Amino acid sequence: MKNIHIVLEHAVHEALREIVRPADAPVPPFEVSLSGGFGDLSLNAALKLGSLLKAPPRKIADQLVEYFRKNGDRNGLSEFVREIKAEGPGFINFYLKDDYFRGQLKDILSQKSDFGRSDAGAGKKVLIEFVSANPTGPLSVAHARQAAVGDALANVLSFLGFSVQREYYLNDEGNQINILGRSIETRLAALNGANAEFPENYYQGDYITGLARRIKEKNLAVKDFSEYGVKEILAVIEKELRDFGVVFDCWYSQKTLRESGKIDAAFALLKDHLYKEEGATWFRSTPLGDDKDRVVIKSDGSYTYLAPDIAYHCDKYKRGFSWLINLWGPDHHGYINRLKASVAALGHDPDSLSVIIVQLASIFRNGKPVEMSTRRGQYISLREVLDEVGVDAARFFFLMRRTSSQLSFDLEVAKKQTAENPVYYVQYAYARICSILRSGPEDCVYEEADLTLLKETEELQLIRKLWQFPYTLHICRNTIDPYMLTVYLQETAEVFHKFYDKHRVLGQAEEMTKARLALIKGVETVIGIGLGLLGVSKPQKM
RNA sequence: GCGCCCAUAGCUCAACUGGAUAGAGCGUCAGCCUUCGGAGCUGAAUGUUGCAGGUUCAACUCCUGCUGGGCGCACCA
Repeated sequence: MKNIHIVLEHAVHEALREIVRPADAPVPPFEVSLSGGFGDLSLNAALKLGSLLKAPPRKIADQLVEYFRKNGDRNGLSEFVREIKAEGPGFINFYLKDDYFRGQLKDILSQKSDFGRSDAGAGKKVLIEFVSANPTGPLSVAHARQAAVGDALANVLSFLGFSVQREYYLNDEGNQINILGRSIETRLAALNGANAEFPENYYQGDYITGLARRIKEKNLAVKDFSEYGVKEILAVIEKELRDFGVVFDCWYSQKTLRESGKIDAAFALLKDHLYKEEGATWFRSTPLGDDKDRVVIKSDGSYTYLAPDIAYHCDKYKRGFSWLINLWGPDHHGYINRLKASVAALGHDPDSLSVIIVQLASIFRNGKPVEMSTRRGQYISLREVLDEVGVDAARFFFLMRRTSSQLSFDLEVAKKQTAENPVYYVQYAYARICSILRSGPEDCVYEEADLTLLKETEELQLIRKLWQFPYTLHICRNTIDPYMLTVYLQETAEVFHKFYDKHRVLGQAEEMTKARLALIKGVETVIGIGLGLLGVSKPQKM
C-alpha cells in the first residue's frame, strides 16, 4: 500500500493547479492535520486560499471536494478514502476506510518495535546539550527535569532517523570552581579545630564537609582541593544521572577546551566582530540581535563566561553537527540572543541553534509548596526525588507538561499508585494487556489474524489511535518537545480501557479471539515503544 | 528603569502554533463487579480564555495599552 501522505500531497497539489490557476495566485502552503472529530485528516487549504483570492473559502472547498471526488480513482485517493466532505467554514475532511486502518494494524504487527521509526532525520547530526550543571554539588530537581526532557527528546529524534549525541558541558574551571575549593578549605579548617567563618556565597551543603573529611585523610595540598572536589562531585552526578536512566555520550570539559587553544582560534574567526575599549575586548553582538555588546576578554586578560561558550559552539559545528539543541534553565533566557549572535558571527545560521528553556518544576508535598533555597543548600535533589517516587513516576511527571511551561510536582501524588497518577494509568493498561496475552493461546501468530473481524466502534477507535502514533512523534520533533507523547500514551491507554470494558478478548469464537489478540498486541507494541522513548519502564505485571 | 516569559473550569494543565462546539485529569455528585487485572468503566455539574481596544472569512493564539505574577538585566558562571 502506498504512503497515504504522498498520494494526498500529490492530489492536493494537482487539484490546486487545476482549480486555482498559478497565474491567479501562488499555491499556498497546505497542511494535513489530525482533526478532532471531523474525519481522520483535514485540509485547510481552502481557508488559506480564501484570503489570498478574496473569495469565500467554503466555495473553494466545495470545488476542491468535487475535484477530489471526480479524480479519486485516478490519483489514488479512493484507495484510502471513504468520503470527502467540505465542512464548517471551509475545511476539507477526509474520512478514511476501515481497511486502511486495519492495514496499519498489520504494519504494526509486522514491524513490531520499529513501528513509527523513520529516516526522516536522514542521519542529520544533532547535538543535544543538557543538564550541564556546575560540578559543585549534587543535581537538583531543576536538573532532573532537564535530564528527563533531554533524554526523551534524544530518544525520539534518534527514532526519527537523526544521529543524536547527548552532551554535558562541564564547567570545570573558573570562579565557581575556585569557590568550591575555598569552601572545602574552610570546612577542613573547621575540622582541624579552627574557628573559621564560612561566607554566604560558599557552598553550604553537608557534602562539602564530607569532601573535607576525605581530603584530610589523603593529605592533599590546598591547590588540589578544587580539582579533587570536582572529580568526586562529578562521580556523584554521573551516578545520579545513570540511576535516572540518563547516559551521556560526551562530557565536554571547559578546561580542556581552553587548554587546546580553541578559544583563541574561535576569536581569530570572530576578528571582524571584536573591538577593544577600556582595556577589555568586546564582541559587537548588537547588530546581530543582541541588546548590547558583550565583553569577552576582561581588562585583566581573563575570559568571561561567554568566551569559552563561543568557542564551544564553534567546536560543535566543527565536529560536524548541523543542528544544535541546548536545554537551559529559565535563568539563562537572557543569554539566548548573545549566543545566537555568536553563532551568526561565526558564519552559521542562528536557526540551526535551538535553545529550549526548560521551566522549573515547583515541588509540593500534599498540596503545600516545599521551600527551596540553593544558597542555604536546601533544595530538593534529584536523588531525593529518585528515592521517594522512583524513576518512572519522576520521568513521566517531568514530561507531562509542555517543557516551556512551569509545572507543579506533588511528591505525594507521584508516589501514589492510584488513578490520580497518570504513569500508572498507562502502565496499568500495558500490564493488563500482557496479562491477557499470557492467558491467550501460546502459539498465536498475530500477523495471521483476520483483522476484518474488527468492526466494533471501540476496536476501530483503538486502531485509529495506534495509527496516530507516528504523527505524535512528528509533532514532538516539530515542537522539539517530547511532551505530546505523554498525552498520546494517556489517550491510548484510555481508549484501550474503554475497549476492554466493553468487549472480551478471550473466550470468543477462535478467529475473533485471534483478531482481538492481534489488536491488543498492537496496543502493547505501541505503548511499549512510547514508554521506551520516554525512559519509563514497561511492567508485565504490577 | 529596560527586556523576556506567563495569566484558560475550584486545583493542575491542553487546545496540533491563526481554524470547526475552548478540552482532559483531579476534586465534587450519581451509577457499574457470576466472565480476560476495579490501579478500570459510565453519567452529571463547572468558562465573558485577567481587563480594554485593534487586525480578518476566522483570535486563547497576532498587534497596542492597562492590571497582576515569575525571571533576567556583571569586565559572575
